[in-house]
Amino acid sequence: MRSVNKTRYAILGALLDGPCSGYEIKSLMGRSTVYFWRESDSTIYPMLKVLAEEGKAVPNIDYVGKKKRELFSITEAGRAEFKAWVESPTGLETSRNEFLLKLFFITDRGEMVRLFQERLEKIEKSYEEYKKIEARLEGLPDSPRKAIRLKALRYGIAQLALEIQWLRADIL
Amino acid sequence: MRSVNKTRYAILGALLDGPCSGYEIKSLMGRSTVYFWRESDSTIYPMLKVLAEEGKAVPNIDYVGKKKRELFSITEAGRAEFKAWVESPTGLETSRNEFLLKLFFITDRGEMVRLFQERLEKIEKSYEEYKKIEARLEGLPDSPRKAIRLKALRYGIAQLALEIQWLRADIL
DNA sequence: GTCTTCATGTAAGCCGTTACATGATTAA
DNA sequence: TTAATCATGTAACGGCTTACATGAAGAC
Repeated sequence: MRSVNKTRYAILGALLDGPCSGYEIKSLMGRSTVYFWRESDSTIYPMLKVLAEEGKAVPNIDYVGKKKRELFSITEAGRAEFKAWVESPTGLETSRNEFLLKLFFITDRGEMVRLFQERLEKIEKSYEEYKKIEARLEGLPDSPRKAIRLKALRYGIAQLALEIQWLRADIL
Repeated sequence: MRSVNKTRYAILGALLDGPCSGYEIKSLMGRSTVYFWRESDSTIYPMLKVLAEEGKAVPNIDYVGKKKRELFSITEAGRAEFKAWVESPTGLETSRNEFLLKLFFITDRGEMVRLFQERLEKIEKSYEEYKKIEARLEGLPDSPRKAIRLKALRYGIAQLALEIQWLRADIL
């Protein structure tokens, strides 16, 4: 079976909290879901139109001062589709990890160390970034959603810490 | 910049150890790289032809009994390209994790538990699979390559163990 | 004899990225 | 006044998956 475009679910999810413009969804994703769900900017506006055509969202022109923008609200049909997706079987991510692919074919130890160093730098940056997000999130008022997101975030942090340890073991 | 097709590197890597037929590469990947590098079967044969046209590999007709097959050997140009790829900057994987996307938008605790249970079953299966591969790998004669692969594998196992622990914490 | 494995492909079509485009508003 | 941000898109195109095809050889 052909795999379905899942951009729609990311957008419907974003609309769950209230009406959003394409631009807001874009920047929201850039700040949050980007760490586990990357969307190209250009997919958002067309998908909002599609969702509107399907009756999953309704557009409304809104003004902020003189700035015009189009706010989309999720409909009951939209909520239903989102719920159906959440409850449907979740595919394991199709892993394509270039780092591991390189590692798999390497025999030279020097090359491995170089690869690890490069990776370590990137992973450590990610780790710092995650810790900042954690601090920000901790400052928000408590809610079930906050608890879930914090838990997910800390899992990500633990994974990164594990990898850092793993990488360092061979470099040092 | 447009992203490059990396199937070629997976294939060149497979050829490093010696001549292979498309079928052998296919089954090798199905047994090994599939865990971090998924290739659709249908990409392999055309890419071998392309590599041959580019002078990165040379085909040779080979017979096993009466069975005909086409064995490809890597050329110096092929090795050079592979080496250049290994030494080039490695992109971080483009993460698209449907599980985390769902989690991010969930507010209902019951839904979360259901999602975790589903995930746990899959991750535990992967874990068992990885442990089997580890046992097989441990049985092979020692070599630098074995050491590297075993290390990578155990990292994967540690990651899975971490996730299992993380998932269980909320289900139980 | 039939099933599995070996062996090698082609074609259709969605998906997603990159590059390209445009224009208003506001803050410095 | 100039840069940044807000705001919304289109077009091209390669990448990748899925489905579809074919056939021989050996195992049981």
